[in-house]
Amino acid sequence: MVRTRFAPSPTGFLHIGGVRTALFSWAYARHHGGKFILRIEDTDAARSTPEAVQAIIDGMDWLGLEYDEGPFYQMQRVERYKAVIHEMLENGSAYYCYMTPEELERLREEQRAKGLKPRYDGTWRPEVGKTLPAPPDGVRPVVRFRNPVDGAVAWKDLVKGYIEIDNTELDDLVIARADLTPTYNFCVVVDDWDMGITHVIRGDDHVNNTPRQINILRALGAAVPQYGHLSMILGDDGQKLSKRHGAVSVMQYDEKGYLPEAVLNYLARLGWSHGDDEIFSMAQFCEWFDLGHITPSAAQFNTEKLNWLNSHYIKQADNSRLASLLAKRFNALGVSVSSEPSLDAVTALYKERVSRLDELAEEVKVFYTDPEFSAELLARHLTSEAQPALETFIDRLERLESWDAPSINALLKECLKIHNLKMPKLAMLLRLLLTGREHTPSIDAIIALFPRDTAIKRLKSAEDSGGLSGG
RNA sequence: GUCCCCAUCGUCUAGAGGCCUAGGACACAACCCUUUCACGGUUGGUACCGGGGUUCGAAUCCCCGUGGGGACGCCA
Repeated sequence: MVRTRFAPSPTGFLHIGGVRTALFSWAYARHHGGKFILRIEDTDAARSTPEAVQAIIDGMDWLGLEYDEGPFYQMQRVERYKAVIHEMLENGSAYYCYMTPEELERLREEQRAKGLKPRYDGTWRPEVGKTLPAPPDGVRPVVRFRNPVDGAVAWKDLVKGYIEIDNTELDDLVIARADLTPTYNFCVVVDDWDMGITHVIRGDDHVNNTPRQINILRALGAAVPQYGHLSMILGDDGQKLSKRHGAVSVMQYDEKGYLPEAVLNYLARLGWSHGDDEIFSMAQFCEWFDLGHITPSAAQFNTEKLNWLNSHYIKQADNSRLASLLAKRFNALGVSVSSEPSLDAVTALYKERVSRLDELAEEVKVFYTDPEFSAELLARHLTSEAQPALETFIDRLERLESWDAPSINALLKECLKIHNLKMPKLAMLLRLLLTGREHTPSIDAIIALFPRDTAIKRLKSAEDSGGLSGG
């Protein structure tokens, strides 16, 4: 049984890199009919917040990345960690270290100065035949893991292939702080063990932690899971994403008007491929996703492509779904939506033209609020030849028998013929008067959407502004 | 500094020694469609980091170099 997990630390929002890791982990479990577990790594009490926990859960929720177990909180498992540490102290795979942070810092300085990799020198590490210094007064010790000194740790990384790291590169890491709280690398190991994790799929930045974790796992006599390290996602500008540069909460994609399926599809394709397939459902993705075609190199985020995918999914989406999403936006904007035209109908006409919901809302808004446009713009389209055509059009529109696009279109052509005009001459003017914009879907469809009195009222607004009657 | 990882169009990628005069997608350009703008359709340009090997044959395998990234916490 495959068991994977997503283990974020709740120290900020859930960003796109985290989501991608979660997605791959989730998909791998789904592909193999296994379990996907959510674990909150909140042992850093100072930086973890309940808001961040909620943000993670909200993000997973929005995307539909359902977890089968959890969320588990590490802070609720400290008794277990302490028990394991106690055992390790007993059996000699861990020991107390009385070196103070200041001493440690000094040691690291010296090593760096010599061009060495900074690491703990094993002062307090017990060895056969070695006499340990006497524990100093007033220093509360940390607990260190007794890392093997010989040989190497190797694993076949699911995405990067064979990786081997010499044990001499590793030092005895702290597994419990002076205040007795366990540290990250240790909690991960105990959790992955206890939760029966078979495949650890996580970010690239953990490759260096892997040999340490494997060593602890072995000291514990626990099974070593398989590891797959995903390369990082770079920002649109090729720079590393960070809180102060480019990284945003996944929920901001919702606010911007991206559909979750678009974000998911985009992310799935970032660092993974299935031949030339670009557009696919999550069901399809889970069926395909086997960890086999993951790109080991970092991938740059490309908003343009996300936009393209989003526009695709908007076109695919049900009008009613889009309409209710739109209604929520209008609500937040304080725009009241009248019953005519229905949001469904307007959405149907406009969804082909936008790539985000915020754009859609912006376009559609004109049906529910009075259009605004400049006098210059009006002057440009309210030409002396268009003016009489407009009058004829309004006059006949008021008496038009059936209020639908084909009839309106016929009327439009009739007026053009009478006044010997080309379509754009009149259509552009109507567009502007009705929507305040020069670019809209075809004008007959637009007019048909409006209630007749609203359409007439807006078309007559040219008179009010003084253009038609000539004063 | 030390260790680890990575390297195909601007971007995401296909490519597991011959199918590659390197394919797809986004973006870009041109044309078509057209009632404006989009959508859609057609076409086009642009890439195997460099150098050595191995091989009849290398984008693919090996080595070196270069460039980029990551890690080196009583953070996660």
